[in-house]
Amino acid sequence: MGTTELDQQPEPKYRHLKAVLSRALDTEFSVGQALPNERELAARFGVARATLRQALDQLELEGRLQRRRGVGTTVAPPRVGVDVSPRQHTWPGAPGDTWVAGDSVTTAPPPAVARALDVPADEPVEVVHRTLVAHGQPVAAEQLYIASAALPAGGGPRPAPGAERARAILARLQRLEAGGQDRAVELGSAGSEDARRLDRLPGSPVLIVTTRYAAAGRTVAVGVSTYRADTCRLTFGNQAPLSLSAS
Amino acid sequence: MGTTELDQQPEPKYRHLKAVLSRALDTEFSVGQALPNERELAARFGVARATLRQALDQLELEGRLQRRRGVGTTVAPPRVGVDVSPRQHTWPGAPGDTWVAGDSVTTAPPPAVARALDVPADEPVEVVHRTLVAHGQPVAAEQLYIASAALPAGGGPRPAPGAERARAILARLQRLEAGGQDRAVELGSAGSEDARRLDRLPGSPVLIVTTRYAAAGRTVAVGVSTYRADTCRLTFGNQAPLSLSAS
DNA sequence: CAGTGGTCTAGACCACACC
DNA sequence: GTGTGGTCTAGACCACTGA
Repeated sequence: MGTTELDQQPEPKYRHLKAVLSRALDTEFSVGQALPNERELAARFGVARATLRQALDQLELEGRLQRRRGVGTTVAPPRVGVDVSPRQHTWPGAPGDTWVAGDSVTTAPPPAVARALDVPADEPVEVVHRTLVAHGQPVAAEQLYIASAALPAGGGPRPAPGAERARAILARLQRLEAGGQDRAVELGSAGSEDARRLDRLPGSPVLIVTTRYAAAGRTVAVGVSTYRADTCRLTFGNQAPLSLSAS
Repeated sequence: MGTTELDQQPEPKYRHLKAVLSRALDTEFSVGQALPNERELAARFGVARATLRQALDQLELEGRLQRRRGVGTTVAPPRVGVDVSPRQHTWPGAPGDTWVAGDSVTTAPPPAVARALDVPADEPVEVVHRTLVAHGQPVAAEQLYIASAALPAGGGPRPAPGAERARAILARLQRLEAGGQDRAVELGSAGSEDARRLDRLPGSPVLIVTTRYAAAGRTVAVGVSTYRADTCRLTFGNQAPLSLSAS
């Protein structure tokens, strides 16, 4: 086995192309370096541009390439390890949390979130938008849904919707006794809103992390975090393990 | 906000198409039901087949559709929740582990794995192949790399490579005192070998879980598990949280 | 065999970044 | 402006499944 590759049926062109490009990226290019443009590459390999793009699409999915409309294609740096460990006894916004609160509104959550929070489907809840930045690039966008009823009363007057109010809500959350979390990770594609915040096109592949926060045996908050799948590796545990790619 | 969508620039056709199809899937189709074929759908919406396929590609990425060559396109069931929680004090193959050992060989690991195991790049290590099945479908394929030196000596004679030997190696592993794990999750595309084992085409999106197993302060094993991204939701924690999609 | 999704072509125009 | 990647078309043929 290994790369013995003695296929009976011929390998599709784009797959062969991908293998060739992949090897070239390892040996002849360095991180950040620009590739020739797609028309040039397609001509060089004697294939239609659509076929070349099929190969590039997969390399981008694997985090090997970075493409930007109007700019070009460059060799991507290794993925950033982002810690997603459960810290069982802290709330979002606790000291050490590196997310940046961006905005806050109260609105009716998506049905699945309403179910998890055990509130009626049309009941408005607190929503806090946050962003995570690593190496100067946005890597994740999050919506935190918090059942209004579970939130301890605020101290002063209620700020108007906005970043200040977002921080106020997180501050109130800290006063609750944390009761555990659980998480799930799945693949999705960025909606237009998340795409904008992540500086990607809509439909880009993202890793969606769903976190349930409990207190007093009840789910009081749900976080839906959307990570750029091309640039992120989600880590669980003390250290950052090795980075690997498929093939 | 929400679906207010008052874009200045017109939405691409495939994106509008995706939204229309997505709504239709929710309201007019049930799980397992077959969609009209691609030529028919393209004609019905008045677009080229390639454009329709762009929309179907994303819906498949989000786990809403299942396409099989020669058969057709059907509405996919909700994703299966697969537990990937760190059980800090057990080895792979411990009682309760539902993976099925398939084969075992000794060979030189990929460079990244060799580094993690702290063995020379060309040093052969034990490799155990395993498969995880849920609801009758294979959902993950795994390679477990185990440093030969760290493994306690076996009892009887060494079996020839194969499933029996795989089980024997895992049994020897249980005698070590477990020293912790850490994990990472990232997006990849299935290599031809994994694709075959997962009953998918090469290049299909997969979630790659990398696990480092430690004992006595040293990394003794590395697991690389490849989960079907279309059918799996990876869960961390006691319960299975809600399932969500992007947008 | 007929019907399905997968691959591929050779064009075209559009949206965007940068000069 | 020019040059890039993103979208789109209207075909064609291939690989596969199942009757």
